Amino acid sequence: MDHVDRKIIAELRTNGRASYAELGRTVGLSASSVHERVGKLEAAGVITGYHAVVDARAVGLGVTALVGIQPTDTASDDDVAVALGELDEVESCYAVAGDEAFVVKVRVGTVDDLELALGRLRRIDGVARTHTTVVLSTRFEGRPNNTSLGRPAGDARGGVAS
Amino acid sequence: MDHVDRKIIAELRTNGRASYAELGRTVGLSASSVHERVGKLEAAGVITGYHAVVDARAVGLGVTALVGIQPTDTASDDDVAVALGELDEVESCYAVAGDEAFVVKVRVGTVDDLELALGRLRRIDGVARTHTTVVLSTRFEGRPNNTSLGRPAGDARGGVAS
DNA sequence: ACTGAAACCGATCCGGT
DNA sequence: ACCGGATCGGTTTCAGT
Repeated sequence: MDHVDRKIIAELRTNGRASYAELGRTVGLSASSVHERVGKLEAAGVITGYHAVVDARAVGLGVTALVGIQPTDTASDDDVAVALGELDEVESCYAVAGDEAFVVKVRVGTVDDLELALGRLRRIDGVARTHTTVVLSTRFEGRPNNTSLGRPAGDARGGVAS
Repeated sequence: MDHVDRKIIAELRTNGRASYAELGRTVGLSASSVHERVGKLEAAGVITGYHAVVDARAVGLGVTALVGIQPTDTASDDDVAVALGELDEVESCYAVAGDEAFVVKVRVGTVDDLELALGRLRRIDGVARTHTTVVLSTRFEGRPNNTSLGRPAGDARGGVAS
């Protein structure tokens, strides 16, 4: 993971469909070299996938809520997490510090759907209480943080070697 | 926005680098037709972009926190949102209902960086108080919700026509 | 680890239906 | 709206450095 890899990653984070030729031009390498590097980054689990970003309202998902989940005393966190993952409405799931075990992001079409989704959440074994915060507007979301790009080569903390 | 468009969108959400030829095979159309449809979806703002997803730890961003932001009485929400957007550490920003004005997702390298980031948040004009929830583990994130794909053609709520 | 050539395949344009 | 052909450019492989 050197400076060039980071530049490639930064580019692919903002334009996930950039061609290898294009990437090669921005980093000053041949397309084949970039192809090789990207393959290694994918294999190493640094790049985990590519996704199209879709306007949620345009696909009928105009209502977003953040839901804190208080567990029962007897619950296994892992079981609860798995159950949360089985609900299609739950887009993201974070285990958190504090008196709630999880915070999940729920996305649905209408407030009626939200009511249904919350009902399903509460019916999960191990869920004692939920605390819902309705999102009024998404100002921005999933923005790439490029802080790490300025750092010297070996300074990535936390694992996943190349 | 018909059934085929939704199928294309679903495919691109899970594989943002799928070729038009590939997409054509999965929906039963020629590559040129798919090319045309995707172009229209992009132009209509249904597809807003393509992003590589990166393992946060691998790029030196192993610490995530959710921060609720209480505004001062005199603050303009829009000004605060803009200021939040100027901080690189703030990955997402939601205006929410409740006694907090915003919930933001912050991603940094270390707890030291988190302390610095929270300091910067509090120094924003219009921010009275912050309430931080540290993420212990991300169970899953940004999962595509496919509820809308089962719906009949004209049933997408909330706007953005084709 | 990178390059450049070469074969292959997909993207993109366009005329026709 | 879709197709199919033609062309152009990118992807992918590989031998060479």
